[in-house]
Amino acid sequence: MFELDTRSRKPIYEQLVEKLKQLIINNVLKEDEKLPSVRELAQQLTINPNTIQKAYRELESLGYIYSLKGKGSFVHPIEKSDNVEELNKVREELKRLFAEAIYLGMTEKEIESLLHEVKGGQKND
Amino acid sequence: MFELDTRSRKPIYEQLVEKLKQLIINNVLKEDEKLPSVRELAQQLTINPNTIQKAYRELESLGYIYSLKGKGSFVHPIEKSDNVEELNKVREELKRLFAEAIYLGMTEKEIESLLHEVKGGQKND
Amino acid sequence: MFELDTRSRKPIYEQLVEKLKQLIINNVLKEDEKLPSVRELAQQLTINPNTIQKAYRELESLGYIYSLKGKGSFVHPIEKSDNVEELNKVREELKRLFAEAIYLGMTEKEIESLLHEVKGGQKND
Amino acid sequence: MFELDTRSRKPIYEQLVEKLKQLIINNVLKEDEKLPSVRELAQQLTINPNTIQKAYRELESLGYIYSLKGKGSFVHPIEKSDNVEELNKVREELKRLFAEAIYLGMTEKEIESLLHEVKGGQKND
DNA sequence: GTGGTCTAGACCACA
DNA sequence: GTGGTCTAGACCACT
Repeated sequence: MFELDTRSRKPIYEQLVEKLKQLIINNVLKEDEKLPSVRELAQQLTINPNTIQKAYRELESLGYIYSLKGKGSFVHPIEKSDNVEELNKVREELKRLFAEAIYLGMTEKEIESLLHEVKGGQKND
Repeated sequence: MFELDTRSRKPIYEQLVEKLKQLIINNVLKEDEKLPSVRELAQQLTINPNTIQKAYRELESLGYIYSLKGKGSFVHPIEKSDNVEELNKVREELKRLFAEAIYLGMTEKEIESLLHEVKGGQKND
Repeated sequence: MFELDTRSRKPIYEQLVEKLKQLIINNVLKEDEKLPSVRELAQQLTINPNTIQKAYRELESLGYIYSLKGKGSFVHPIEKSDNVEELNKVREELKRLFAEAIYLGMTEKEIESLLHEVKGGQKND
Repeated sequence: MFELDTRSRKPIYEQLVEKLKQLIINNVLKEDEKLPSVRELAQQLTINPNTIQKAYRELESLGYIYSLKGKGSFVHPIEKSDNVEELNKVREELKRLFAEAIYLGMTEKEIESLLHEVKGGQKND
């Protein structure tokens, strides 16, 4: 399910956060769907449960999931999160990337077509 | 010349790389222009020369500058670099960010207007 | 009657306590009015009766309701309760919150207008 | 320096977060002042360093402190944080508390005088 | 010496 | 069974 690079300088839990974010964003994990339990995922990835916890915690504070004692962790429906801070981060990063892309020779058209491509592929059901 | 945030959790050398990249991208540092020497910049920013060195090395491997032994570091003319690797990285990152932005509620229009804004501000010689 | 957020990390019984407190505070549940029976409410909210029980016990110890064996639970008339303990708690919490609000940049005016807003909305019979 | 209740249902790290928040809000710990190191505080409180870490992490993500590898943790200057999420939380809690205070018999005047008292005592140097 | 990550293993609260 | 907390102890990266 995941490919984690235990040798990377990037902490495992951050890699996990990224991967899970992608799954949520791309609607592979749907609203209110249950994520694998901490222990389950830990065993599956042969990683310490605490590390999974840390990732889940981070995802919760970022507004991507919610966790219930005794029940599990679930994908947070977007409408309710309305995450201003995350949005600002994304805006800044977009500006930085646009400048870089243009510098490297990409045209506005190319960038826009990339956007449409992504937009089309996004599963919105 | 620079504003380095010694408070940021980001390593200083990474901040330097980013700042210098920005200067090159925005054409403040022009093609083949000489960058400040390591020692000079180190003194100016009251930072360890090793840190500057590390940043320059990083920029070189990214294709933004080239170094000549005993002469210094210079801005890499973009036509000559034609950095396919970097371009692919940027494309992938753009796709990732677009998906995230859309997920967080940004519309295509918003994203495009952000692009035009950046494009407009870019200094193209 | 209630909207309980089963997704919230807050225990359900605590949510119940809060909601019932609100109803009492806003005079929706009047002095000496009978609260729904534990079983009744449990069925209505499809929640374990023990959870309701726990909430009622909490409300009783906070001085908001009183229970009569075999008869049910009732709203405690406020004049009779004269809950000094609760008042002191609230005063302390207000002081803490005021300091925090000011620290985060709220002005006295903002805070006061928030107070008037709440005061206006309060149903005082 | 701190009084921690290891028996409380409230996690130690949360108690720590609260205490440190208070110290920062009340300007006992000033802008950019260094907090005790993780290990130092751990030893002082006879608590595991990981628990302190967790508290510091939380404080960082709340915008109250910033941490630098190899240097330490420091109080985040307020102007830069501009913490929207925290502010919204505080506003909601204020509304809740105001309603409760009024119900328990406090007058607007009392509440306002409490506010002025706090405002006056806040150290703004 | 500092913060940060990770593991192993125990225990608690909630359902 | 679930998430959550805590400890003990090891190791890493950055100053």
